[in-house]
Amino acid sequence: MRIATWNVNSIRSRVDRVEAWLHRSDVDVLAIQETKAREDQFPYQRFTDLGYEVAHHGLNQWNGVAILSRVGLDDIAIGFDGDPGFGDPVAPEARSIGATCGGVRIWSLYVPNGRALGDPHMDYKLAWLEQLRQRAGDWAADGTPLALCGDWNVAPQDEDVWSMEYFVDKTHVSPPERAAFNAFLDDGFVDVARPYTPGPGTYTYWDYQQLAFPKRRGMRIDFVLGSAGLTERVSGAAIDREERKGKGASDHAPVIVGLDGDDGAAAERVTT
DNA sequence: ATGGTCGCGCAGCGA
Repeated sequence: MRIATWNVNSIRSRVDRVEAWLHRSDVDVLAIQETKAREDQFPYQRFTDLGYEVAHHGLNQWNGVAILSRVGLDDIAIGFDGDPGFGDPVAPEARSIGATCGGVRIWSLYVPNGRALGDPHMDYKLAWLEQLRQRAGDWAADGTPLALCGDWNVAPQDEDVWSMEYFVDKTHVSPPERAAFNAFLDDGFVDVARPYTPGPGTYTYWDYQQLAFPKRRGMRIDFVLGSAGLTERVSGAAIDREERKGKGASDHAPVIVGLDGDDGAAAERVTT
């Protein structure tokens, strides 16, 4: 079994690339973030035609999360939007969806962007992460393998950004954000891709601006955090940096995790 | 190539 997470930055503008990527990557479950689509705008048919079941949670043209699965898609749950304490400071946003796929509990998560240190959105981000952590403990309690997949908008280690000097007084690396992320690790969740994709320089996101990708100015902010029951089954992982290349790429690369002997290796890609 | 972002939706904001 092979799972993956990918912030696609609009499913409508990325559907051809996602479809082609699924074709060559042999992924059983894909957690998608930033679909930027309402329910009526999501291209369900394109993925059902490929043999995937689809669960999508989208409220507007921002954010939005989905899970594609060809190994079953059950017990779909929407996270947070309507819960006390989770009101976005500006507007309700679709940031989490969960489902059980092939016996693994998958969550697709789009952690709020704090925008700036001291901004109310940063308080919201930290509160959101803490609430997620509390729930994740509940979800993992029965021993079902749990994968928290998504764009965490946190670079937990110095090597996860291209320059710590650049990130002085910026978001994603601040102590409170790192503490919020590390609290998951303290609870026993494991960043399962990292041992197979050691840094430095193994990023998952590169800004569209300033030629960040060719200059290798990236960040590692997309993670699969596994419960103990998932982590013991992980047998490989990869970041498909090739997918960031070329016209029409998302600003994020997919992160692939293989289970039960699958090496998770990104598919060979014919480049031109 | 002596510059240099996308995507939303159609102005300007968010990432």
